[in-house]
Amino acid sequence: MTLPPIVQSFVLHFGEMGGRWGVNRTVGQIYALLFLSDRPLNADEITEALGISRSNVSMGIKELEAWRLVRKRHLPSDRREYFQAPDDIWQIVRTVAEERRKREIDPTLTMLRDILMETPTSSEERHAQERIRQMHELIELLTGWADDVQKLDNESLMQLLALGAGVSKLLEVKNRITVLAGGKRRGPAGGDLA
Amino acid sequence: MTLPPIVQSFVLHFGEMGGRWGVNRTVGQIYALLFLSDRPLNADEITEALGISRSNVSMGIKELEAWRLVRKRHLPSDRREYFQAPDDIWQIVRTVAEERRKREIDPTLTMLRDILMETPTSSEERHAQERIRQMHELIELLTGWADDVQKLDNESLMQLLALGAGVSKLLEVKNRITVLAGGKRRGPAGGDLA
DNA sequence: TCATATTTTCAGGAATATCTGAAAGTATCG
DNA sequence: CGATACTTTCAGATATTCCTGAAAATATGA
Repeated sequence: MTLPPIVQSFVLHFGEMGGRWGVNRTVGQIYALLFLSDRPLNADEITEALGISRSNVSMGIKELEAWRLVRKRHLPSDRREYFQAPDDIWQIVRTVAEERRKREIDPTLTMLRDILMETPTSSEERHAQERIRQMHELIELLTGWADDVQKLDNESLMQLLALGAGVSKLLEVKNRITVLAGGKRRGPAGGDLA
Repeated sequence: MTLPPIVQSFVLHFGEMGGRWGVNRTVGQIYALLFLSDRPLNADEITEALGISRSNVSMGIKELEAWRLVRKRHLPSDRREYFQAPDDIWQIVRTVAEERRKREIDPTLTMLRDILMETPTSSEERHAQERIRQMHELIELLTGWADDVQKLDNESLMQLLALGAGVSKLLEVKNRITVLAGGKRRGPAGGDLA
């Protein structure tokens, strides 16, 4: 692997971290390399840059495509395929969130719902089901919120982030207004404002 | 493993999912079991319930303690240690977020900052550094926000979640008020309200 | 303190995951 | 069509992670 030091540190770190996420070292490295590159790379360039086998690159790219984190490109008068990582870093966050949701959250919700259909036959099971109900409720709330926020444009999202804990203050204000107006609380999310 | 069906499905699923998170199957199963249990369990009970070795339980518990996801308990006139998962499900979310941050985000931020100190020696490196700068900025923004939100009490948090995309509307209202008042924008997070 | 109960550690075996080279599969050009 | 350039697949080799039993360490009660 012969890369500029800046690129190398980043690539190696992402390789390590890849393991913590649902991908292996190679996949992390390939993504990191494409993310930093100022032009699309072909498979042989990746092979050489990372010092891994051609077939490993092929499999890694395949996985990254499944995650929608790389796109295929074609350069004129070159029959090889080139790969690049999407530019918009906000979009990347959205994509990763969507994919993780699909792979981790949705199957879990399904399992939880299935269990909630069962009839408990002991106090032990009754308690277990109650805990599962709590967890189900929490996850639904979190993912529902994430779905909503995900639809925000970059600017609104950034504003929300900049707000930080200030949200709390904003909520107080909202409560005051809502109460004064005799508005119904807990209606469809935020629908009673503006 | 002989468990009530409700508990068994949940435990097995968490075992699988454990792999996707940074823990192994056993750790996921132990946590799931404790989460559902209506009383603290000792190591032998866990051993038997999950059909794994005593030493494996010991290691699993150790890891869960490092995650601050289980607490040791002592029952009167029993010298064995008992374990239980914290009750408050909101607190669990906060704990997991904190730990993941410590393990994954902070080291990454350090690495990114180190790279940003380097002086690029080619246009390729210059571009790479610019991408890294973008990523650094984004992560700082996201984690800063997460820090703030994490400090909210359960009720405020729940309200924020219920708001969903309504945040967008709320932000519009805030903008209108702020602009009308000739207020400074982008001050310390949300500080110019209420 | 000793005897016993309980927990932790850890070397090595078992199970998984990852990576590679060779072969098969596809697309493109003449 | 071939012939060639390129890509994907996959069986087996390699590397990594996980789990266990035995032994060491620690705690408790007499």
